[in-house]
Amino acid sequence: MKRTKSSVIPSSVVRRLTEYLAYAQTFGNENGDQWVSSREIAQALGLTSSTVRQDLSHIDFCGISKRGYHVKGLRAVLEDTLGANSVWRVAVVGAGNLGMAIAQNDEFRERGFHIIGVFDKDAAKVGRSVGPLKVQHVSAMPDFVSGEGIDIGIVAVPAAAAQGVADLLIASGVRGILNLSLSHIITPRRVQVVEARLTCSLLELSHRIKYARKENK
Amino acid sequence: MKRTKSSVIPSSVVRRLTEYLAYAQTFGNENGDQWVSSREIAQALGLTSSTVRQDLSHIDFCGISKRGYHVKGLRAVLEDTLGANSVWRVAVVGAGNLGMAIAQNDEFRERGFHIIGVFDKDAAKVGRSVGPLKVQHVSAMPDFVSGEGIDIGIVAVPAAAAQGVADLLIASGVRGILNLSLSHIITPRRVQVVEARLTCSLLELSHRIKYARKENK
DNA sequence: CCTTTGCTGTGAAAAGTTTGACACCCGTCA
DNA sequence: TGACGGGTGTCAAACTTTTCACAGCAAAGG
Ligand SMILES: NC(=O)c1ccc[n+]([C@@H]2O[C@H](COP(=O)([O-])OP(=O)(O)OC[C@H]3O[C@@H](n4cnc5c(N)ncnc54)[C@H](O)[C@@H]3O)[C@@H](O)[C@H]2O)c1
Ligand SMILES: NC(=O)c1ccc[n+]([C@@H]2O[C@H](COP(=O)([O-])OP(=O)(O)OC[C@H]3O[C@@H](n4cnc5c(N)ncnc54)[C@H](O)[C@@H]3O)[C@@H](O)[C@H]2O)c1
Repeated sequence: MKRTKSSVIPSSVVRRLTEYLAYAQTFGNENGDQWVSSREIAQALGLTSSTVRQDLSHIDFCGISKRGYHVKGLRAVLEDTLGANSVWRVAVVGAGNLGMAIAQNDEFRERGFHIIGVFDKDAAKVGRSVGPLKVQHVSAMPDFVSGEGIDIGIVAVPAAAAQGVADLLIASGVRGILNLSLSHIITPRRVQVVEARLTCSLLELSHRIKYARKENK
Repeated sequence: MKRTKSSVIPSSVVRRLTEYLAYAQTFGNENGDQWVSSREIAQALGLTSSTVRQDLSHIDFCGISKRGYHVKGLRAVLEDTLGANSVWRVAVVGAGNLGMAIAQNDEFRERGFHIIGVFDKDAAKVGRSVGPLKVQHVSAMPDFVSGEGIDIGIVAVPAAAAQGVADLLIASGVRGILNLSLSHIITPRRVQVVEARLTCSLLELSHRIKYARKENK
């Protein structure tokens, strides 16, 4: 009921909020008012209901007794908290397999991440179509990024080139970077980075499999 | 010096171990003995040296004073701990943009994840080549998975189909699943899951950007 | 109207994670 | 050879995150 904890949300909580939002979005847009309890959310996402309630206590939204949370309202508040209701202008650097897959996926646009530039250094790739866009040469990237007011750069080049590309993006005024390459990149404090490494996720999985085997003897 | 803490490694540590391994692998294979200190690792990955030493105390490997850790040895032990020195047999379900990008990437094979089957339900995609493989119809997947002894399934289908595909994989004997779709999937305890959601990473980033702006006034 | 019931928000305890501090170790250099 | 300096492994303190327990609210049903 107090609902003004605000200030700063711990990052472990933010990570789960993104999942709550993904979950809330699965309900679709029909108008019928739908309600969901912390227990249901917890079950769907493999958490405890207590964690869910505690997490939601960080955002400015009340559930109501006996019913739970109003899905549409919850979704709206989460979108606001996470910045998913703004339009983010995004550029992808690296038009390889992964970069092209990302640029072609509609899911991002639906969630407010508008990819409006794709760049590569390989002349053979420059000029290829990606939906309504064309791959541009990476040398055009700095002007494009500052001219178009790009907010977020997605780095999808080989590890060895990642820091260089990131530095260019930063110098051109990007405010955040999603790094998909294997190498960690370093940024000034004002530029946020999130790293997403499929290879590391697979290694985590292989460790868990190996260990689980022992557990079950 | 004691070095037999073993038993169970906390998952927060495991996640970082995967990054240490990625880092150690960047040194390449030349024979010249190379050494790295906890401070260097920390700096490269944005951690504190204390965390690095604490983490490495979980694996069966000693650094030595004044030099640090022997890169080759460290790498070997990490590969062993994480199961990156075994060969994992992997199938990808969903031959869309993302599935094909993954199947075509060599990085996984280099790290022991051998993709030996790619499946889709769309007849138009069945038969396409992916390196030395051909996309097969998803109805062939269960027999293939059990027949070929697939360990890991990668789920790259739309969210709505994810749980169904996962159930099939589980019933066919897979031991772990990497889920790339937006929806959380549920598995019996013996089957490990790791979820990797690009959309959620982007949302995390957008939250951080939004919040950082406030921080710097 | 009152009672029951199911679910919320919250404060505090428990568990887990990160950081700091320091003894000790091993090459290096005088 | 001995003292130094830059590194390690480890213990404990500080901090963060998760879980527990429960008061209190809102709907439903007598
Ligand atoms: N494909 C995947 O499934 C996958 C999975 C996990 C991680 N990754 C990572 O994503 C990155 C890209 O993977 P990919 O499969 O798309 O590789 P890719 O080789 O298909 O594509 C890399 C692209 O980057 C371009 N490039 C290289 N240096 C560049 C530079 N300095 N500036 C601009 N462009 C440059 C290349 O021309 C190429 O087109 C890699 O770091 C890889 O580790 C890929
Ligand atoms: N492309 C990306 O960059 C990206 C990023 C993040 C997440 N994802 C997620 O990855 C998944 C796939 O993305 P995509 O871009 O490759 O989409 P896509 O539409 O290109 O591919 C999906 C493929 O799955 C196949 N499919 C659907 N149902 C199936 C079933 N029951 N069995 C077997 N195959 C089935 C479809 O025929 C299609 O080929 C989605 O869940 C998406 O959310 C993709």
